[in-house]
Order: sequence, then structure tokens, then C-alpha cells
Amino acid sequence: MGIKDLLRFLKPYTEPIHVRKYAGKRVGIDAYAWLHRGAYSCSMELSLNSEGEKKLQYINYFMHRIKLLKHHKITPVVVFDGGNIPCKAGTENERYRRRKVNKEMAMEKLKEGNVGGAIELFQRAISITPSMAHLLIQTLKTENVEFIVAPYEADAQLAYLSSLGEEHGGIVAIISEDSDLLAYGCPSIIFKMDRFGNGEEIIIDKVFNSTEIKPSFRNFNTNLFIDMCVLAGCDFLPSIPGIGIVKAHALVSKYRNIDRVLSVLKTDKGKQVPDDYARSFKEAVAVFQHATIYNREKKNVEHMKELPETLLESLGGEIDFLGPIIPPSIATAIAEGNLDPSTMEAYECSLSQKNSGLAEIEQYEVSDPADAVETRSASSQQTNKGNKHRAAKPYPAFEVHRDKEKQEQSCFTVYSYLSIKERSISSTSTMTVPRQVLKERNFSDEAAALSKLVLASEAHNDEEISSVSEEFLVKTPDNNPFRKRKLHSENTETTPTTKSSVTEDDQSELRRQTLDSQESVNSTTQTLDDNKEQFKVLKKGKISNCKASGNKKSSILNFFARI
DNA sequence: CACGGGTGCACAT
DNA sequence: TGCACCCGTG
Repeated sequence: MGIKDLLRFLKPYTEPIHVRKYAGKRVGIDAYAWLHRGAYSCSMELSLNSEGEKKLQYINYFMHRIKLLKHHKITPVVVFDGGNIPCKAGTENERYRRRKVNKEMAMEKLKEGNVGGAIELFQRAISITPSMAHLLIQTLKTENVEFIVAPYEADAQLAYLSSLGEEHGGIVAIISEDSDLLAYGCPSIIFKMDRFGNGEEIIIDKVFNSTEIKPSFRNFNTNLFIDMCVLAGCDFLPSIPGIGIVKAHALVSKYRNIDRVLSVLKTDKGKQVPDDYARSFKEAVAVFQHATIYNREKKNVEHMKELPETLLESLGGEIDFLGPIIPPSIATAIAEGNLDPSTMEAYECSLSQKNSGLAEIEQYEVSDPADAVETRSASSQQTNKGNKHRAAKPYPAFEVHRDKEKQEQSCFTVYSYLSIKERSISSTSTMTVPRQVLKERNFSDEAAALSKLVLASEAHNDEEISSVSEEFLVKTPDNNPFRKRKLHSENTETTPTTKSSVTEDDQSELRRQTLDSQESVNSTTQTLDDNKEQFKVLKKGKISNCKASGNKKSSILNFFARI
């Protein structure tokens, strides 16, 4: 997506480069792009959540590129998407639906024995789930690769980092695929980087200063550039029919003032221009200028650039569309990868314990395994549907106490609770980390270090295994312990109906932690109440994380710990 | 020039 | 899928 046709339009300004140009520098990485690409090699395995290491191929892909950067003495700073901002609502549900259809068709093909056809469809069903992101985060942690989870758009966070000096954690360039970064004002962006480190770079100063090159931007400034981008159509606002990048550029060049451009368009296009276009336009521009980002030094969330009074007034003080401000403790937990920004649940990993060989992790069959998949999917879908017409909710977690129905649907989830000793894993090579996490053999040494898992219940059967990612929590080391999460609403009986070989100890541990969780939830609720003022803004938004996570979100109780 | 439709590609082996 | 690229149409 991004800005329609912008990259093509700026083609004359792109220069082939190699990343070694940034040796010794800090470079930002838009995690989503590589996650998505990496997932191609294992789309079927991810979708089926099948056993084995293949489905972790995307981690290898990513880390391979990290290695490449390190090899060239670059310090990578990986940035993940957080919650979607309200303006972006809409697209996601549709995407989710399509993915689901693709997946269903893929399953068909598979049953027919047409593996090739199935893979093709699985590739169309790829979605980057929070658990995939989190597994990558775990890997980055063990490899000491710097990362940050943006409160909302990774692009905005990257732009913000670009504006900081390196001594304050800033970056000098960004590796991405997304043309939005230009609108956000990033000075230097590398597109289409391949596995050898070759890519195409656009340097915004060159665009503004070049006297020779074709589409001239010589009388442009950053603001006009953003105006042009929004006119041409962006993720937050579609363009007026008949207006593309070329006309947008022409209009802005000619009038050099957006209000004039808008009034000209109004007279020229009349009907074609939506009534609230001017306002929507200002909001879209504001997202690029004042997006909500995480300030690591202050450990809080703020706007990339403060909103001037005049703008605030013209928007009637309504700035929720930028994404609600999140309380510092939560923002930090999100940024550090301990809290899923879209659900506010503690993170889960999509390791398939069923087949992973983790001895301790057992599958618990719960009540009616029959339609676990359908239940899950159906509830997700309902959720999505329900949100379609009103503004979607950004943080469903906060609605838990209101949304009984959802709670009821949420029922079970398996989760486990591992603690990983950073020390023990970090010495291993990048490529083996995921395996190590998954393999029983490798585990055994550290069995003691890896704590027990707990589990709760999620209805599942083989079918589900193959379609819904198994999840369990990884507890991070000492510094940010977060608690588990996910309870059944009335969970006096959260204690799973275990019929497997859990030891007594495990069971009592489980019960203990279950109680613990209960407490956590209560205190969470408290926290929310305390922050009511701040959170009343949570009324619109979107249920989704990482641009593509259609999957799970749905309906679980969450909570997060005392941070 | 905008826009819709069609194609091919990513990853990897 | 998401994206780039090409082509024909209005």
C-alpha cells in the first residue's frame, strides 16, 4: 500500500546502493516486510502449524539478513508494528476474510493430494501473527539485536528514530518496502534490499534539491510533499476519483497551498469530493506529522511532533485517530515486546508444542474438540463483522468486562509458561536458536532452566492444531517478568481437565498460577479503571496487530502484569 | 492521465 | 497476499 504510485513516480530519484554504505551506522528495519517475505518459504507449515523446523524458516530468513547487516558492521534496529490506528480500519477485515478463504481452498487441494496447488494457496493465506512476531522478538533478544515494538505504525516509529541522533538511539537509514516512510519524513530509505544487501535508495534531500531530475520538487517542502502524498491516496484516505500521483504533484506545484488546492478541487470536481474530505485530509496529514510514537528515553508514548494549537482547534480537539495515548507502563511493555499491542495480552508464541517434542507440554483435550477451528474462526469473524460498521476497537482487551459474549466464546487456550535463560541460549548461533527452543533434545540440558508450562484449556484437536497456532507464553528473563494471561471468564474451573501425563507438581503449579492469574486480572481491571480518563478514547480503532494478523485476536481475556 | 485487468514474483531448492 | 509492471480504455 503506502502512497499510491509514489515509488514509481520517484523512480528517477532511486539509486542502487549496497548496505555497506551504512557500515558503522544504526539502520532501522521494518520487521513486517521481512517477516512476510520469510513466511513464503514455509507458508504451508505455518498455516498448518505442522511439526518440525520448517515452519521456523521465516526466523532463519530474518536472522540471516540481520547477520548480513552485522557482517557489514551495521547496527540493526528492528521495528515492529503495534496496534492499528483507527484511520486504517476497514481494510483489515477484508484481508482476513480473503486469507481465510484461501486457506480453506488450500486445505481442499491438500485433501485432493495436490500439494503444489495447496502451497500456492497457502502463500496467499499468509498472515503475520503476533505469535510469529513474538517468536522473532525472542530470537532477537537472545541475539542481542535491538528492537522496538511501535505503539501503532512501525513507519511512524521509524521516522521518529530517524529524527534522533544516533547517540539517542536514532537511526540514519531505514530498510523497508513501504513508501509511507517518505511521507513520514524519513530522510533515507532503502527499498527492495535483497539477500546480498543490494537495494534501491531514496534520499529525500536529493528529491527536494535536485535541479535536473524530472518530476521536480524544487519548490516543495516537507509539508507540501505530505499534501501531495495524501492527495494521491494513502492508507488513511483514498484519493478523489481522477486524482493520482501525477495530478497531485501538479496541483501542489501549482498552488503551493493545500487549502487552495482543496477549494479548486471542490469547484472542479464538485460531487466527487466527499463532504468531509477537507477534514479527513487534515487528519491524514496529521498522522504523517504527529503520529503516536514511543519515546524510549522517557519511556512514554507521545506525538512525533507536538500538535500546534491551531491544528487542535481545527480538529475540535479530537485526535483519537492518531491512536490513543497509552500509559507509560503499558507502552513500555509493548515496546519491549512483552505485551501484544493489539490485544493487550501477554505475548504468546506459536511454537507447536504438539509436535515440537517438548516433553512437558501436553495436549489437553478439552470438552468438544469437534469444531474448535470453526469456533475460533467463527468468533473472530463475528468480531470482525461486528466492528465493520462502527469504528473498530483498537484494544479489545479493555472491553473485556463489557463484552460478556466474547468472553463466553473465548473459552480455552493452551498456554505455557517457560522461562528462558538468556545466557544459555545466547551463545548459540542464530540459526539454531529457534530449533533450540523447539527441540526436546536441546532442551533437556536446560530443562531445569526452562520452567514448566502451564496450560489452560483451549479446545483443540488435530484439526485445530493444523489451523490455529498453538500458543504459549514465554516468560522473559528477570528484567521484565510478565505474567501469563488468558483466562476463562468464569474461570473457577480454569484448571484444565488434564488427561495427560502432567505430574502432580505441574498440576499444583498450574493451580497456583491460575490463581495468580486471577489476581492479575483483577489488578488489571483496577488499572484500567484508574486510567479511565485516558482510555475512554479507546472507542475506535481496530482489532489487529501487525498489519496482517487476522488470526487470533478474537476473544480472549487478557491481562498483563504489573509492570 | 487515471484506472482496471492481467501477469508474475517473493522464498527456496 | 501485496506489489510491480504492462496494457488497453476513456
